[in-house]
Amino acid sequence: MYTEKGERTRQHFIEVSADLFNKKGYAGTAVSEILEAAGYSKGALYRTFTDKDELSLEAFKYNLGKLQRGLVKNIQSEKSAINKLLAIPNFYLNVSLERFVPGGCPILNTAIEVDDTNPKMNDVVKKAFSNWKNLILEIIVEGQSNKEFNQELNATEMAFYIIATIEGSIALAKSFKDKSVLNSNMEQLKKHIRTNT
Amino acid sequence: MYTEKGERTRQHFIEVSADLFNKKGYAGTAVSEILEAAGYSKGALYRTFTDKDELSLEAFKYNLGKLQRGLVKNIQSEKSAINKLLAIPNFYLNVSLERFVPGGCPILNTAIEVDDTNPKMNDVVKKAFSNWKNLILEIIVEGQSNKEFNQELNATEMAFYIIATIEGSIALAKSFKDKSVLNSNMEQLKKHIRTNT
DNA sequence: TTAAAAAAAGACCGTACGGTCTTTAATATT
DNA sequence: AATATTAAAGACCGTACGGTCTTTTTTTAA
Repeated sequence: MYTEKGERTRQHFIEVSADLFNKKGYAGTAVSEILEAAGYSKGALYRTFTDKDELSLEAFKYNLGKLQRGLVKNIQSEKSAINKLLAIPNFYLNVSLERFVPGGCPILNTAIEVDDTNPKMNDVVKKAFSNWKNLILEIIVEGQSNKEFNQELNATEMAFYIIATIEGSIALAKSFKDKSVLNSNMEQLKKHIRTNT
Repeated sequence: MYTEKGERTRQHFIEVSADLFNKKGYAGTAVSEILEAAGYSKGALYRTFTDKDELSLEAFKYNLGKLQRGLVKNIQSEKSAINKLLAIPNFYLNVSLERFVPGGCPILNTAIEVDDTNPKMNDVVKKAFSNWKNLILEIIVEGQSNKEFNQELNATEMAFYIIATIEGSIALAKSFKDKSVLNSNMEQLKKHIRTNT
């Protein structure tokens, strides 16, 4: 099919379009823009991608992977369950969001765009949210068997609450272009986590 | 310029497009779709709207107004500051979101679409968020002069936290098409409000 | 009832879109 | 070095987009 060179070009398209898609949306990003940003012509793009949808999906996966690796790395550097849990808001507190995914959280961005129009893409988004929820779930369950956490705590509910608050905070901070909103919300979320685990 | 009939048609376009825009996005909604849904032709639309952007703005304002009126009504039926504050998550807990704004929260939906591409529309979104923040702010300040609330509480930070958590929760619930996520998050938010005011 | 004004229709226009296909250039393979 | 294969270019295509403009219909005023 194709060799290393072709693979590199394909990857380049994914990385370049991932940035554009996350900033401007899938419908809002024209193929011509991607070509220009990537420095290639149509022949190069459509040789390895069947259509814009395939590229959209790969770009989403790329953004998601980058985010997940950053988050997991932050969690794994902690030992206690409570510190692992707090590592999640801390990730958004410390690390520049722009470095990881310029344009905001790709899961939320994609969710908003596709939830009423694109069932296939929405399934991918749901899976991304679910994986994140499970990541948090495992930490909480670990903390409960440790006797570190309250046994009565509903782990799933807490997981979704953490995710929702983070997502909303990123969106708000992006709209105001003011990171301090994100910071103070993450501090409050940490307080909520501490007093409810 | 134009009479009651023209005004009614104009309003009809706003209401019909408000629904479509909030579900499919501004870029994702074609003028032809709006015409079909409204049951009019181009002549009717472009007689009173200069372009799609003007309609987008009016549609956003329409959705926003509907939401605000519902929320304010819910708040005003309470007397104490704490109950007024809790009336906000309660609004999303009790009332069917679909009845007010099908397609999710128009502020968040618009924020996500425009934050990196449309400065003018983002300003409108920022104003909407700010107004909401101020609404919450006034309740908290009232509660603080009442001695109902803790004097040390940072009202602005609490306001943004409430907004962010609500927005994230709506988005999550929409993606999963499961209202229970929204419900349990609103309950947790109420707990957070109670223990931090 | 007729003249004026307002409302709506829809043919039309230029453009930009996603996608195809043939041609050319670069790179492996022998 | 010759040949086969892969990569990339870009002309081309049909379509759908937002928007304009003239014409027709409906409503209002005299």
